[in-house]
Amino acid sequence: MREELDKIFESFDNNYIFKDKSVLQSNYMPHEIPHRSEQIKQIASILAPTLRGEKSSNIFLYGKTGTGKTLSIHYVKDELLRRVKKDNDFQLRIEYLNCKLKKVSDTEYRILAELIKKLGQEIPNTGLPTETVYNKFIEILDSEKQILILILDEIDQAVKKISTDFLYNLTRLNSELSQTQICVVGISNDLTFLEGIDPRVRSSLSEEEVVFSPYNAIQLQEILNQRARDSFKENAIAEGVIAKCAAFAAREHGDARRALDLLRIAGEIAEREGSKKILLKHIDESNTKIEREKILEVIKTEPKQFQYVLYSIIKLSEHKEGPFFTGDVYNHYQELCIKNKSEVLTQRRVGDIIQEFDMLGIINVRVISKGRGGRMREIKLAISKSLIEKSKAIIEEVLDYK
DNA sequence: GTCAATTCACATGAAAGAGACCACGGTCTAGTG
DNA sequence: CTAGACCGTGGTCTCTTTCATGTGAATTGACGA
Repeated sequence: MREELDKIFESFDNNYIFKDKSVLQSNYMPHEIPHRSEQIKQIASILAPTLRGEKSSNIFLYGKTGTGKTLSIHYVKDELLRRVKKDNDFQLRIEYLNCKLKKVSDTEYRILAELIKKLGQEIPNTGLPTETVYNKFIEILDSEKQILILILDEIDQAVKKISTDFLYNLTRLNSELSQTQICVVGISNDLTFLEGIDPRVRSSLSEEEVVFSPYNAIQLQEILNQRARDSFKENAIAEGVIAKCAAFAAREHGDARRALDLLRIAGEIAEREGSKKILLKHIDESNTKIEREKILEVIKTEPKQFQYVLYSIIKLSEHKEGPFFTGDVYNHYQELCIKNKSEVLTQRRVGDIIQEFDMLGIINVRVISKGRGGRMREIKLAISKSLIEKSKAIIEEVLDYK
């Protein structure tokens, strides 16, 4: 045992690959952000008045995941904070909040609670009327003269779950504050997000808009090269590896984060193998590994009822050729629950669960109509055979089911 | 043969209930002077 | 007399159920040629 461990640690010790892995991690802040100078300039010029203590326009940032929105706004934020003068009679605060994080999740209450926490006060997770929390928030803000730039990342996620009232309140906040001024920076992945929103809110929230277009493969390559220089040792990357990474990510609507993950995981795989270089095959492995881990993690942490449903889907796909439908799944699910003496959810609920699996990318779902035969979802598993086996094993283990 | 009505098997929405968690404020108890 | 223990009330959260309404096309059936 010890010898094996020796081997492991030894190989880790003299690794040929990494110089500084953190450069590839998603929270790393590079000194330069390639291909985003336009957007950064735009944002900076909009927010510049805050340095003089004036309110700036609200901004809305659009762009798909991994197009550098978050990075850019953080960059501007740091630069602003660096330049703010100490002897001003106001304070400039910039708070960033990702609305999609689990703990923030999807209620107005939680978002406010999180904001209050950022401002340095505690609020219980539950138990208070929302209005109290609101008042407290306002009170804290107004306690001193300050300019607050509120960056709300993935705001579309939040609004989808909460009503748009939240945004409305947000835009109206300024009128309730006497000393403090707020400006909101909304970030959204969904390009059509503002369409379904009350025009009044829309116009006040998106006084300015900045669009982040996806990176193309060449730009991705440059980004990867830049990061790779700092994170890997010399000659640690084989020919064509970067290009392949970029190509993979470009296929996924130019997601730079994904490209970086790909490269990092590939590096880790190569390191573990004791390879001196990252080779093309490591990228492939990395790609499947990322998919795999993501899905398996989801499956593992899903609640019981979800697992029953997924298990039914897997079983059905084994026994049956071709697609199957909501009703099939529900019947199988019912039997499964009865067999396991578990309570049975209604069809309504199971339908929602199926839809959630679709959102997670584990299954593919299409609503079809069979004329008089009714209208239902056509369900297909969207993961590879080996992954299905693995998932099945996990569920059987969790459910203690043979 | 044609066209509108019907019908199936769910989808999709809205509202509300159950059970868990929690803060707040009032009341009770025990320890202190 | 006061600090801390202990309750009751009222609030939020998540997961579900209930009730209601919507939906796309195969099928039916009336109608006219």
